[in-house]
Amino acid sequence: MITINNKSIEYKENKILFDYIKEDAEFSKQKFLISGVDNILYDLKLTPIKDNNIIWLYDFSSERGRDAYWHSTSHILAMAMKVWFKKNHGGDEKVKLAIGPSIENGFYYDFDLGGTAFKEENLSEIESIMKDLIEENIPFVKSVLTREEILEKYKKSNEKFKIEIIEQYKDEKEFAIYSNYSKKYEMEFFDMCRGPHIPSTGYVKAFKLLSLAGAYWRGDENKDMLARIYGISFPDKQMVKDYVEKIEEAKKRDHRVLGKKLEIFSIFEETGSGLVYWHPHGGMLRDIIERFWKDEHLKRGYDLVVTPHIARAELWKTSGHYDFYKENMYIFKIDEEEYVLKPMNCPGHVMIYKTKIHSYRDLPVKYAELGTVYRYERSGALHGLLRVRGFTQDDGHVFCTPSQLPEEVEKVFDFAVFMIEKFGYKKYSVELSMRDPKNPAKYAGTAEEWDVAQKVLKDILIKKNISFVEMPGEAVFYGPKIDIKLQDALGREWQGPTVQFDFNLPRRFNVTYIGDDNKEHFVYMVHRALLGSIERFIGGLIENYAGKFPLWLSPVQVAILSVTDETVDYSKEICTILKENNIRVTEDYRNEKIGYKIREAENNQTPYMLILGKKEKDEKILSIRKKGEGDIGHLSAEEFLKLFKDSLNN
RNA sequence: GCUGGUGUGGCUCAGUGGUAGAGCAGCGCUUUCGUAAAGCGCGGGUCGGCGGUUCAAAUCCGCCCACCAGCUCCA
Repeated sequence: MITINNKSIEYKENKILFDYIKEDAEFSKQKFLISGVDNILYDLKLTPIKDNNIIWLYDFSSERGRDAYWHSTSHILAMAMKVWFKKNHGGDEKVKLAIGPSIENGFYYDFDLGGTAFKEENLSEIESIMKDLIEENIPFVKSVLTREEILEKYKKSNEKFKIEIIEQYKDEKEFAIYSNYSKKYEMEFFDMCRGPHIPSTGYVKAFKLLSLAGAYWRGDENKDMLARIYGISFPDKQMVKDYVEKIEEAKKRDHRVLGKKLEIFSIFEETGSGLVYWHPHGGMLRDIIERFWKDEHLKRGYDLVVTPHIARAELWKTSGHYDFYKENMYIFKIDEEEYVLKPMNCPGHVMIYKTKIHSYRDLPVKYAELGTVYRYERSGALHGLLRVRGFTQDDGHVFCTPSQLPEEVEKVFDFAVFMIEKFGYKKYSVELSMRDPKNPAKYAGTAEEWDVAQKVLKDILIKKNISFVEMPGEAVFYGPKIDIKLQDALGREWQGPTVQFDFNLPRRFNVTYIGDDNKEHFVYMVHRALLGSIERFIGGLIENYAGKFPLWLSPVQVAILSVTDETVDYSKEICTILKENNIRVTEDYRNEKIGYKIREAENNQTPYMLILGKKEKDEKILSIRKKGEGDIGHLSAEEFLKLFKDSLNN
């Protein structure tokens, strides 16, 4: 007996997997792509079948099936590129293949185009070649070559990236390739690849090339810049349409679009890129968030501090930033003396801590500051509110004893999760950023110190049962950190909350406390930001809520709309009552039809509209309209206040 | 910073060598209106900036700036 997808089937010698699939009424209906035996994945036709085997078949609905599907489509793309170069540049030698993996959504392939002009508009020509290759239903044929054979093959075509990959696998003696032959284009294509692949190109029913972009070879900016083509494929045409539509919908939630429409912020070319101007609605949003933030910090034993925006370079030399962070700092001179526009708040907090002697009994000391910092970011990295050059960190530093450290880190982590959940973020991922052991010069502190610090952070994540990814080489120069990444509308991740350990500053600044042994000890220091930065956090909020903020965050909560001139006086009376109750109100008394005013308020995402006409004025009532729901009837002013307060708390 | 793309009135966009266009918004007049766009009229742009080619440039070329996608880098 063998088992296929949990179904027991009688084993017969010399019978191949396709036969088993064909003979099973259920399996034959499904479009299987690859198989797995003992957790190794195979091409369907190369699946080893032995008695007592447990075999799994994967179709597009499984992650493994999708990976193979997309990866195979990337081979078709690469083959099409070769065909295109043969047609347009008299040979395919100019295009060099790098790598072409599947990714979370689709696939890409990186090419070196040998200086040939290739533009986005050429993608449609590539697509039509791909269609031909798919129509031909060309099989993916696997063969195994020796090291010498494959090197010879690749040297002949001077595929330098493939040769580099082979040379990287020094101990590997055999390499697999997958070949496809097109009669129509008289093209033999092969690509070194572990596989597995789908049986033939015809399995790809629908695909789309999405974009052309640059990417460094091996992600290293000192290496060649390659052309990367992104694409997606599906077993159904409708799925491609749905996918493209989904992306279009997500783009409508872009905070740069909504930020303009909802009058939240501007960034001006003439005043400098990456520098944000907050309009009244954005200013209100910030104020709501910042007040909440301060209240929650005071509840948890933090003291609020404020530090200057500039400081003498001396401070940054002591902190180490002048050496380790210089390329990100704005440095300038006043009276021949160097000053730095602060890129971080920590040295300032250390200065405050150091103004007196601290007993172990006083620890932990926790300082918090909404500290605005400036960092030079490379122009290509800037992105609306999510990546700017001037931003306000919701910063805080915990000074504690070594024994308090685990508890304090845990408290900070819980606090961060409290905040992001309060603001409605559902999706986030956690990373443990560690040092790169190969590059010790990049970091302050010794390897031993790093190991200890990394362990403290890791233990807490394990204790809290948080799933996280270890990221070697991702740490900042002064210590390891736990990062929480938040997603934007298109699923791109941005670092938000962060908890960072620091053994660097206490030593550099000699930051100490007096222990119960009456001796001086270095304090342990934790940097943390719960939102990350106000700018990035609000950018994410706009996208997550698609501009439809919950009542408590809405810059404008109620729009008062008068039906005619006759009801303006009554409208003003109501407005006064609402404002006395700390409700954020706009008034619209223009000479416009009520439908027009409603439409505008709806488009501005105003949660409540009060329509005040003759009837309301005469009967001293309000006609209430809720955003997205429409007319919800009449209430007295008192009743509306109660309704409003109730919905604030939900 | 790198690769590719884009830049036209407040906003969204059309216009590829021959005297700058539309819709929305704004302003004026009419309309005083009941739950997602009333009608008519008017004003507004040295076409991102600088330089060049040309009898003539939004349009072609060069440099710069900004933005978009991706890479790199990070809150």
